Amino acid sequence: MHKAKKQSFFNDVYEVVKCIPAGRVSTYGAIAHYLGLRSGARMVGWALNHAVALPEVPAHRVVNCHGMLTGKRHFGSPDRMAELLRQEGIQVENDCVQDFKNIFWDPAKELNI
DNA sequence: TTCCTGACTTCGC
DNA sequence: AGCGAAGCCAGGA
Repeated sequence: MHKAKKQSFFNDVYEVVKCIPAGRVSTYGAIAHYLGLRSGARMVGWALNHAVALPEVPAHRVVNCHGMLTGKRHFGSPDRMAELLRQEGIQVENDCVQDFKNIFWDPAKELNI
């Protein structure tokens, strides 16, 4: 594997995440699947770990397949992620996105690039 | 190099 | 329906 490929993977993840509209959320698995990885969900999370420093990448809009805020502990403050989501009109209760199925944003369906 | 870990998902019981 | 175990890929020790 070459660095260029990894870099491309990072960039692809960022591009997809940047396309997530405010008020909607996506999942690691959906993004990984969209990028062609079989089970690269963990890699997406790993890539987003480097994206917290990038203000243009709304990493807080990415949750796990159950709509839970598993990445909240990487946002500096434990409740930072939930607050960011609430500011966008998303209801968060007990680290879990409410009405997740309804606000779920699937790049494979709603994005065509 | 081998082993362990992690912002995950899926299958089996 | 809910929980535990296995599978997955990349990086760090």
